[in-house]
Amino acid sequence: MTEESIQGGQILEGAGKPDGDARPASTPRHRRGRPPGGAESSAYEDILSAARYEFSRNGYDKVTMRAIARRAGCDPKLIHYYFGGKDELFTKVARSIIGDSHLIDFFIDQDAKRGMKDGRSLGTTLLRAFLTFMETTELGEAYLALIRNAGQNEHVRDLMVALVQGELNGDQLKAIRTDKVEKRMVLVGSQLLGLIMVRDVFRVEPLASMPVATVARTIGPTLDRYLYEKLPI
Amino acid sequence: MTEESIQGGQILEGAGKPDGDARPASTPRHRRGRPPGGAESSAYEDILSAARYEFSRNGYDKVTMRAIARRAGCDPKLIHYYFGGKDELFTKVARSIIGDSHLIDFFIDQDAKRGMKDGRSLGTTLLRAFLTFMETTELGEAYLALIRNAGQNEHVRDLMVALVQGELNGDQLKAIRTDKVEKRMVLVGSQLLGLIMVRDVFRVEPLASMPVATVARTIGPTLDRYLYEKLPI
DNA sequence: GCTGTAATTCACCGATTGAAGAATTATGGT
DNA sequence: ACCATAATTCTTCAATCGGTGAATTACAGC
Repeated sequence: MTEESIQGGQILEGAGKPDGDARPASTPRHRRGRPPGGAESSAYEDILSAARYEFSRNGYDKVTMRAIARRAGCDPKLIHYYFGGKDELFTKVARSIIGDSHLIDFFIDQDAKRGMKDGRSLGTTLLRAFLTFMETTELGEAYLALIRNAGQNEHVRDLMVALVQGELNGDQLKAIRTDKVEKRMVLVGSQLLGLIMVRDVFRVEPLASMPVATVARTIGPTLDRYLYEKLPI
Repeated sequence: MTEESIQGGQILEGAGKPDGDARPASTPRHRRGRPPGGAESSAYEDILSAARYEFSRNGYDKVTMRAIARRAGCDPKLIHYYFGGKDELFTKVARSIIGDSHLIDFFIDQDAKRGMKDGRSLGTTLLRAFLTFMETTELGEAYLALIRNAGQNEHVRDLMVALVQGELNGDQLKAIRTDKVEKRMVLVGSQLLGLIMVRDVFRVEPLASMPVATVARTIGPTLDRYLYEKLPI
């Protein structure tokens, strides 16, 4: 149940790393020892992107090492060879997802331009960008996966907390022009997270089918208040 | 890893059903056939509450039938005997959790009193009640578990959607004194869910340690707006 | 007292999983 | 040429899982 069966062949191409094919697929790939071909033909990257793909779509528990290996087109043992156990692999993948993010930079950028914008408020602009990012980019999908996992997997939970607290508490926070930044950011995070859960994880109507712009205009003022208005905290 | 090992004996009493001990524990419980004692000594209830306890704390996937049986103090086969497979058991448990809820009634009750309240707004009052409910009652804990699971388990997700949409869309909705009730309720739900996630699932500071009253006063106005102010939807 | 049925445990099964050992093949440095 | 080592697969293990068939015991109706 819930299985979906990935089934040997044809595993929707174009999911993993952007470059078309890492291996010509002409080599039978079924020979014992080290494969011929230049140095940088290692399966390391294949495994990493296969793992990212699998974890992103199926969470932590449901993903098997064998499935990752199948997608990477290699033997399961290779995963243990390069990374350690499943935990270590997952941690590596999750960190890479978080590490790739430029969402915060984007936010700060928008914040700097505050005031000299058109009709839209910062909250609205932020929401628009956030939703677009989450729903259209590959990285956004990966984030969605992290969120899906966070409830059950402690590794993910810690990473999420680190993302919201740690990664956000650096010099970046000082750049945001408001007071009590940590508290305000957590409030913003709570609304963003809730929105994403209801809209993209649970897919509750009518929010799920609502255009991004409408959602942004509706919820934007909430973020504005969390960010810049006087709060009783 | 992440195992916790429930380990044979002493499994923190007082978790399942409220009545102290369903079985004297004097009977060795290790005999083959039907146990002696009056008719209503069946393990049915034991299993149900054990399952609720396990599912609430460990989600769906991580919980094994064997663990439930261990906690219920019976053989795993009995679970299959009374309920069918794991799915059926879980569905039964989840439905019972949702069925027990009176949160919506409470909300409507508060809504009816709107206007003739003291200083606090409805949003603030609602939040105060919601947080208290979630963080202090046994049922609230069960809900938290459902939320934790919702990201990964389709059964739970469907139940959550049913809860937010189905259970909420009945006659109850008509009792709420505002327009576009469905849309407004989903917005409220998004903020409530996000708050619960950040505060009680991820436990992100400073929200996690913030007193309920402070949180309510801070986020309450958001709910007020979602409920009663004019929205661009 | 006999008997059908409800309640319970025991002993397994097949599948799957993460992991480790050993074998095999190519590469690169000397 | 030679050899350490990197890269890869094959085989296998021990554990665990959900689930099933059959045995065992008590109760309830006759």
